[in-house]
Amino acid sequence: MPAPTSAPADPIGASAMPRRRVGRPAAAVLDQDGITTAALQLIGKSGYDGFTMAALARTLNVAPSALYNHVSSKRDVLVLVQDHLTSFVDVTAFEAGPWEQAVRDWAWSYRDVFSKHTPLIPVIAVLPVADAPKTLAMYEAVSAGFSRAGFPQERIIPAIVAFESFIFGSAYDATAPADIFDSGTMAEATPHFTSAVRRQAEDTHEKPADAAFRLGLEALLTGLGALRAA
Amino acid sequence: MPAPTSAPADPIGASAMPRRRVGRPAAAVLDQDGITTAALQLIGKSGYDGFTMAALARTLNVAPSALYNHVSSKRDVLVLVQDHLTSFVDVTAFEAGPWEQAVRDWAWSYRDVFSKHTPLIPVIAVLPVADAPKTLAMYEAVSAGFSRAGFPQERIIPAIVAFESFIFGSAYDATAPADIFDSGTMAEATPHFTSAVRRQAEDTHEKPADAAFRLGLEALLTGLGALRAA
DNA sequence: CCACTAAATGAATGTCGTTCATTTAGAATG
DNA sequence: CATTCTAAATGAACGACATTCATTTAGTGG
Repeated sequence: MPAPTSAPADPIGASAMPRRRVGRPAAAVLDQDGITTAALQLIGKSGYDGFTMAALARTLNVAPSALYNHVSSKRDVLVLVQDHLTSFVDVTAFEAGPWEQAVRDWAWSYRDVFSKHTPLIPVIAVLPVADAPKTLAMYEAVSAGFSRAGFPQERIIPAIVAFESFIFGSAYDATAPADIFDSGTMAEATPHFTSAVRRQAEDTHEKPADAAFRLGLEALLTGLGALRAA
Repeated sequence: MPAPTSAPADPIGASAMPRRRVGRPAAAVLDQDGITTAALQLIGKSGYDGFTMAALARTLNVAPSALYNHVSSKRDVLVLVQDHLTSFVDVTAFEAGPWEQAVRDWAWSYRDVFSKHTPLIPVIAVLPVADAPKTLAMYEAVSAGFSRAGFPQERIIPAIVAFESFIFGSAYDATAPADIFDSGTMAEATPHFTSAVRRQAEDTHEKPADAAFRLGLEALLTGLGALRAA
């Protein structure tokens, strides 16, 4: 996993907010950044099944209940992790260069980041952007890119949402077992499907999930790109 | 919620398999169909939070442990529910009529069914089709339609997967809170995004999630439809 | 009528997230 | 320097849960 891009990350300065009041007890063992980092590490090591408030506390050498002085629920921790992960999504190409390539870079990196974290998708997908500053920053960069590319203002958000929906669904698909389309004993009852599955397996040399993502992404690029002003 | 379409449902006869051995004790209180129906009812009444093995057993007047004679886990119940719900997805238009309209009917009904059951999406998205006969039947109908429409065989599965990924992601989006894009105190730090959100709110008369779904779906129809043979 | 067996029972287990009264230890105040 | 304030950590406890298992129940074939 790449390090967070130092310059482009957090362009709206969201993380520089006054969290500590003035400074009564300076020896704080815990804070949200530390919790986020430890959570990400734990998830990387143990997966989302092993990700437990107790396990998280253990890696921080702290009692589980201590976490609740800094986050209000486990879901809160997941939101922090999600927002942090979003800073790994590549939006640099929206600042300059052609719109198509910027969307490609963004979409592929977005899918790749969250295909390793699909349990977060139900969280992200319905999370108000105001609760996730880095995610908001991503939207600003993408919106600016769409605007610069000549999209009518009222179509920018729907177009981004369409891309994003496709990306989230594709992130799941990328984690599906390779034999997901094996029809087993039903094969002769589903001739069209079974034959299509076989023909695809013979044809493609890239991972099936990647082929589907590429196909859908290029279709969206063509279809939505047509909304731009000439 | 509509009743299962009697004729088009279960076209491969998946549900008519010999489940009962020969017939020792005929007074079985429980079976998979009964569990599925009760689960769907319970979910409709109490949502997925209230959906508990204990609660499910209570509606069936049975001890929780009795369920484990018929399903091996809670996830198993969710798989049964998911497969049952799939029979509500409309694939009738794939049998005749233009491909575009068939995909529209299919995609909108697919999204509508699962936007009321988003907790199932992580289950469906990675579930081998052999474990879900009705879902397999849906794929057969859709594959046949794509084939009839002139798609090259090796592109049928990737195209369906692309549509489906978009549909799953959009199902989440359809359940997002209306003010999800409210940037709050960050508004002036995200001018492009904030302005785009405002312009969209002024413009559209349909639900934002519906506008995004329509836009993306039509783009995919155009882009993927171009793969068909002339 | 007996033996077999699928199915239901109810108690028990272990894992969680979360709460809360209490303690701890720096920092500010006078 | 002593007192006071308070954020933060503690540890015990709770209430849900899914799941297991030894035991019981009750039809059915032989």
